Amino acid sequence: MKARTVAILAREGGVGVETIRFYQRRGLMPTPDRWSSDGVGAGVRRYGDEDVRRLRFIRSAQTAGFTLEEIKELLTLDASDDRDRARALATERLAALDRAIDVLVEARAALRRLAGACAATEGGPCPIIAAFQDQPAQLSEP
Amino acid sequence: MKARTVAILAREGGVGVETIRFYQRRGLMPTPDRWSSDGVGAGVRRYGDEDVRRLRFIRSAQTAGFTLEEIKELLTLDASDDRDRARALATERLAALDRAIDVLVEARAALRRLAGACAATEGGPCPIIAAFQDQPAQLSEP
DNA sequence: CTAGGTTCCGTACGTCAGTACGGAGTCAAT
DNA sequence: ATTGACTCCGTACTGACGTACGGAACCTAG
Repeated sequence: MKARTVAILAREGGVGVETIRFYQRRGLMPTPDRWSSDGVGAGVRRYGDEDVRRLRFIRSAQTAGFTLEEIKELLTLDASDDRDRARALATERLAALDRAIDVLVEARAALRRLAGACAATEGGPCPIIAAFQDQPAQLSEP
Repeated sequence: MKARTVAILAREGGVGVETIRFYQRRGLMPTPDRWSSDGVGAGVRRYGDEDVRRLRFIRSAQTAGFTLEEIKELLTLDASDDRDRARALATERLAALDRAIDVLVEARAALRRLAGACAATEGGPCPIIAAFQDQPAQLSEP
């Protein structure tokens, strides 16, 4: 059980020190007590393996598109055991991911067509605006 | 050539009036002159088909992940004809879209596994944190 | 001509996820 | 013991993209 300082925790989690403090303010990370090995002075806050795991979880959940608020809820859910709620959040997020992927794939196809057209034609203006005009697609959530 | 008011333009573009004004302040939409059909008074600003097209373009380009700054550049590029630059922007964005799609697809797979595990096991805590811990994936851009 | 709906415009506020700053306290090495 | 780095904490700022407010001007229907 290594006793990390905040900078070490940050490095292991691949984030900045300020980000950790930000997560603490938001209630996503605990703020541990200060202590020093020799018992002299107030010491600084020390972090253990559990904090590293928690931080990694936050980062992973973020790439799945959960907001910090949702991640906070997932973490408290993990402490209790409301599996139904956890599953509901996951399912909801899966649907959002599906939608977001669809939108991006479609956008990529449109942009490929556009870039192709721009490369193919030689005279006249590059058909950017013209090529891009009639799909009122909506990106609701990333 | 219909002469729309800002509210009509907004409705046709699927955005709010305030959004149009915001785009004008940002230089993405022009601010046309005011006029009234009967020539009495100062009138209000009127918008034509070109404005609708421009607005649609902005929305489409946004779903492809261009920032408003980039879209502004694309629009001025369309006015001039710097095809190389336009193509460079499109290519760059295509690469970013590829990366973003990969990240989301991977996140979806991870989340599916997680939801499956949560559904499958019955006793103990829902394996949310445990399941999610060792992929330091980075989502750089949506 | 008047009531009430729009438009115009500047400025302020909101969200999400951080990032930066600055001064005081604390720690580790020389 | 002093230097230099790190920590702590509150507060302020960033950026991307809007949304809201409020008063004055304007337009339209009755």
